Amino acid sequence: MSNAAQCARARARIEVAAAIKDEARKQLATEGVAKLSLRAVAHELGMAASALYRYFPSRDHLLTALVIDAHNSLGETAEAAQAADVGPMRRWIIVCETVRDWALAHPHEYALIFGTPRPGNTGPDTTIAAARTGLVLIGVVRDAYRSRGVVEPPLPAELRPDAERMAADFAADLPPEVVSAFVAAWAQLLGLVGFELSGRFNLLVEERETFFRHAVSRLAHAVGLV
Amino acid sequence: MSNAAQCARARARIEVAAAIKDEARKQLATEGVAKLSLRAVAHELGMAASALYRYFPSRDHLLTALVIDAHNSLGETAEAAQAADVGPMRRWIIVCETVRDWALAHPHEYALIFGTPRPGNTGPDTTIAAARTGLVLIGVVRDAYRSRGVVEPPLPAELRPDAERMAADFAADLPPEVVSAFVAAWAQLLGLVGFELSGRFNLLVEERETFFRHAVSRLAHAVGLV
DNA sequence: CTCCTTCGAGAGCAGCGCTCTCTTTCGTGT
DNA sequence: ACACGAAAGAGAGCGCTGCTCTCGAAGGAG
Repeated sequence: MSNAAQCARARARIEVAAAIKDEARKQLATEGVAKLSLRAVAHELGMAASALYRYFPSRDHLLTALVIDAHNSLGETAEAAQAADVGPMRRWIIVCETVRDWALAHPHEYALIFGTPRPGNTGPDTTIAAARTGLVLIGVVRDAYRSRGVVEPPLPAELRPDAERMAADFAADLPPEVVSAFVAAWAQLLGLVGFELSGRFNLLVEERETFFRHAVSRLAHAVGLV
Repeated sequence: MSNAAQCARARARIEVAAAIKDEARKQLATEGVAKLSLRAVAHELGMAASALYRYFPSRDHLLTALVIDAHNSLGETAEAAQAADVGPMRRWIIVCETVRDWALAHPHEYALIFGTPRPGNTGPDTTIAAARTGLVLIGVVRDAYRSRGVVEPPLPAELRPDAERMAADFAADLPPEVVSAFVAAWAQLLGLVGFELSGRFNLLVEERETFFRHAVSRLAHAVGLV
């Protein structure tokens, strides 16, 4: 088979798959994941519903593809924001706000990746993409640590083995105290964003951006940033 | 109409509605909210699917009833735990752990009330029930404040109006600094629980209970508890 | 030019939420 | 005691869903 020809076929395939994902993303953004229907996507693309299964073996596989794309989209945004030429503390806040902004701009996609987990969506591809944004934040902490901008938070003895393993896994140059505190901070950051996205700040907090910035700045202190 | 007779009818109605909710809860616990089907519930109860609509006008109304029940169940559990005769700091941790334990015991119900919000589920009944558990925690903070066990956390000037309004709404006796910090802590607590429930601690944190206790104890400090 | 893989279309299945209609049940006012 | 009317259950059916199967039309590979 000719390489160019095969590339033509493969490219067409990739393009159609991308069009399906785009249309699915559009419906996801407007109606939410529950209302995303393969038939509607196919109809909007002018093709039979059954033809869709040539590209995604099931609705769940399509959703998984959207999950990975969403993780990468958020990750890319965070990576771009991380490049700001300011101190670690301000960069921590900037990246956190970027996560919040992305979530507010793509609420249904955020819910898809950080909301109620869909069973059986724990492939390795998903896991790698999911780590991307967290790695950006830990990069900020690393920079702070290198410039002596971190004081180690307390760590119960019982948590030290876990913390050392985590540090070895993805932040070998950071003290386990910081890595453990970071994981907690990451979970709490998602809690803040999810809270706002769920509308639980309605009638409660008006100045949500300031509230968020203040909260994540205290979170930075909890991780050890000064 | 005779009172006793009417009560008999009304009681039967309530009992059937409760049976429907119980069966729905059972299916919710085993299969998750997506797989909860009115037809299956009706079949399990030996009645026609259409008869179910005499009790709940739609699947969404049934889910809303389950949401309110779940909020009250969690709230009751928290209230019971809150009665422990120990200092505020330990009680804060105990209540937080109770929330976590309830979530681990009823993951799908927890996801139903604190996961991705289902659109149009913001009735006043829901809001009242949803506040119940939070009010338990704020009661702990109140006790701490009364026994001079609280140092006011920092509060940006821009957040003061919000904080004062929140304090006036549900904690008039507490300083706005504490109330504002509490709302953030509540969101972050749900973040920690949601993180564990989503399986994001897998291969990361082994000692989850200790990790959680340490995190919420630091959260208590962030609210001002000493 | 033929073969064989790939792709699209259509019919169809089982399930879903929900509505409508018909029948039965049962408490109530006369 | 009897007829009336509200309430409850049953069943058929509508339009939708994800998904499978089969068949015909392309389009590179030999």
